[in-house]
Amino acid sequence: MTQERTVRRQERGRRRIEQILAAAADVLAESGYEAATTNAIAARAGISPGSLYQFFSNKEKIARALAEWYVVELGAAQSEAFGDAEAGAAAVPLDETVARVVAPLVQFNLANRGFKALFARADMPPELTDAVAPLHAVLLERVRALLSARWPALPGGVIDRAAVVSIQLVRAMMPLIVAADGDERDALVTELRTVLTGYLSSLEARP
Amino acid sequence: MTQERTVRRQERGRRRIEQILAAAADVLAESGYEAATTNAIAARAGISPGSLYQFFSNKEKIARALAEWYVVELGAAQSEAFGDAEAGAAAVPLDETVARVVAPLVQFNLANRGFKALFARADMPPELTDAVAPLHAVLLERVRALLSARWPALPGGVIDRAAVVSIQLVRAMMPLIVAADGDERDALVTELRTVLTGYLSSLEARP
Amino acid sequence: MTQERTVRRQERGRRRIEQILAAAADVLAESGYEAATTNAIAARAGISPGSLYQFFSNKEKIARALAEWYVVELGAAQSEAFGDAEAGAAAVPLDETVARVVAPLVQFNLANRGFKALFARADMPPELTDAVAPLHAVLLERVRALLSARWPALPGGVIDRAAVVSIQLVRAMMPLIVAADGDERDALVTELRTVLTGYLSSLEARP
Amino acid sequence: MTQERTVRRQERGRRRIEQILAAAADVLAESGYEAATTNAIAARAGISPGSLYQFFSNKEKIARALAEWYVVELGAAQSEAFGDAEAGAAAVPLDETVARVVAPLVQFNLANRGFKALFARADMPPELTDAVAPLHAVLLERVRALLSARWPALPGGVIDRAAVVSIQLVRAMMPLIVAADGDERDALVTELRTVLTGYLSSLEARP
DNA sequence: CATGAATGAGGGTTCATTCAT
DNA sequence: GATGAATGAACCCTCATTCAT
Repeated sequence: MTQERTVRRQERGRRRIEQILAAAADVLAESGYEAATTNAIAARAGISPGSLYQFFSNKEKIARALAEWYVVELGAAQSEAFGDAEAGAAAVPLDETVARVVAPLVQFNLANRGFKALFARADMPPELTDAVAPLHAVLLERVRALLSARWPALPGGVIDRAAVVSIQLVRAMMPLIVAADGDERDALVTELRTVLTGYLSSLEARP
Repeated sequence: MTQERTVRRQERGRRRIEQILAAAADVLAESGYEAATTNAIAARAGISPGSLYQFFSNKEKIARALAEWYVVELGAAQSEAFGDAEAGAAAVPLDETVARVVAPLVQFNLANRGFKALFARADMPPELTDAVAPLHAVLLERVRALLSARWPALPGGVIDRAAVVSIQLVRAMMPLIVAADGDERDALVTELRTVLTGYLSSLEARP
Repeated sequence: MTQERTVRRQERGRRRIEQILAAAADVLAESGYEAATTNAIAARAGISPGSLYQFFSNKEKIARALAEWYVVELGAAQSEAFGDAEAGAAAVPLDETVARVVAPLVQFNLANRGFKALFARADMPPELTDAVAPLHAVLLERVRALLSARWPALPGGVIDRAAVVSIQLVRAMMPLIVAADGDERDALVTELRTVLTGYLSSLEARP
Repeated sequence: MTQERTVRRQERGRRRIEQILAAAADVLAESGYEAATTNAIAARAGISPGSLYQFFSNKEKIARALAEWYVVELGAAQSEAFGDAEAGAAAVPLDETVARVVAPLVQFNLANRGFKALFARADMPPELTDAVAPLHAVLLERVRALLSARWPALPGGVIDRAAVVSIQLVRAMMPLIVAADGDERDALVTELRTVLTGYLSSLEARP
């Protein structure tokens, strides 16, 4: 009985957290990190400021939790793409691998408009940099794995740099893609694929 | 006499403005746009907040003026690069053109650390977007001219999109380049050239 | 059956209350009255904030109950000291009476570190003044009884004032004594005895 | 001209600071340190919250400044009392020395009702302890000097302890004295003198 | 009776901007 | 023009207290 209640409570707690994170994502999408107020997030979540702070001890923690939530969601969205890519490795042509990676990323960004407020920023306040560091680390590792599976002969330094650069390229293009729509959006996605394919194909010719 | 005084005044005014813009660039470089306070800018410029507001009616105007100042400075830094590029057009190989354009851009970013706070951001508060719109427009026009000089047969839409994408790519890579140093920086500059060359060379094959 | 349950409940209730008061004493000792949060007290007591409010309708009531609890405990600690003192009256030398009163007081303060947060304060918020008023009253009455037993000829006003002053002197010294340790503490206790003896002996010479 | 303005400005600044400190003293006297809000202090001073923070970077700094101001004022109020006491040393009877020291102290406390909120507290939040530490140090030193002038043969440890105890006794009695009025106040002042004289006279008999 | 999430007024503090000097 | 104190709305966060479960 107590257990049942505990479970229900945790259920509710989890829902609340998701509620808050969803609200935070909305507000971040609209205002960006520094302009997003905790009161606005609470209001959007339909709760009081005090309630928000029962779950997150400060604004940074919200960003951190949202970033972690994105890690999970993005992981789910990408699993098959990366799975195939790593497995198929050299068998699959580069442009197809790129397409398989890019497509879910675009879908993800379209579905999660708050994502870019955390991720697609070159210039962040230090606390936000901290908050997003795990997200960056995860993505970097994923890309690194993919690249070194395809070009096992390349030195680590080259792979690392290529991973960083690739992520940065995606980061740069995504706001454009999300902001556009219809054919223009498709066209920009194509450009992104072209950019990545062009860049990564250059890795083949490296010493 | 009155004229003379007016001139002296304007002279002094211009100096003040440059003083303020230099201070703003410093502070923006250190803190980013939203964390930069007008008081900090005034202090850095060695003047009082009140004086600052005698020249700029609000924070956005400072950013706007700085962006415009960057337009001019960047124009000077790039004139020969673009001039040559446009002139030489097809004669010069693509990678060389890219190199000629990228080099002064990198130099400029290294010399003007505040630039990225205005330019290299995907996610901006609306007022800042407004403030840097002219800067974007100028750069866009410059790149568009260069591209259509080289590929006069391409439809305007393609050129436009390619210009936007190119700028975005540079924007994405620049913070990485500026943050790195020594060999790593050089390597990243090379990557940027590779990215751009790879991407732009794809334009040749377009319908 | 119902009775039995009622008894058990009351039993449990009393335990809960003691639990809470002990927790409150701890927290008060560490943080002082205004910095002590009801949530902290509940947490220390191992219960939820809601439960705490089932026993005490607000923060002040906790302080009040704790003060009352201290009245009882202190009474027990002092019973023999005062009992003897009143009985023996003039027979016992003043400094010995003082010593007999001071010793258990010191013990009590050492054993109940939260006591001084309620008692040894000259400057209290009004609600706290109210809360500890009964404690003050009881102590005052006790001292008054002792003094008038020893100097029955003195007018009531003088006795009253002497009682107030004596209490205040103890109140002032106690934090010093509690904060010190080892020889220094003993020395300070001696000073307190000296102070009290010196002061009270002056009563003998009064009209 | 500029100088003149600077002087006027500094004049005004000093006045503002005094204004704020006076307001702070009022509010502290009424509410105590933790209940005193910076907004209330600002309002009482007739200025905006922002203005207050132009002079004091946080609440603690206000307390600190007020404590320092009290050091100065108290010093002025006591100078002749202590001057005489130290000079006359053994020549002046103890009770007269005590009277000369106590009188201005009482006057000071009556004239500065906020003083006790900073000084006459045994139980302080750490920040407040820090803020008043210099005040304590100064008073302690003053009393120590007086005592060792009168009893030069006493070991330092005894003097130190006697100084601490004396201050504590005054601290304890002062709220009583301030709260009383008329004859009762006078009577309490007499009691304080009796207490101090009694206590200090015990120093004569020490090894 | 227990729980702990929910509340919301209010606290300290900041900062873009204004204004008296 | 220059100064810098003045402003006040708004921010992040806290905590005594309440309430649904």
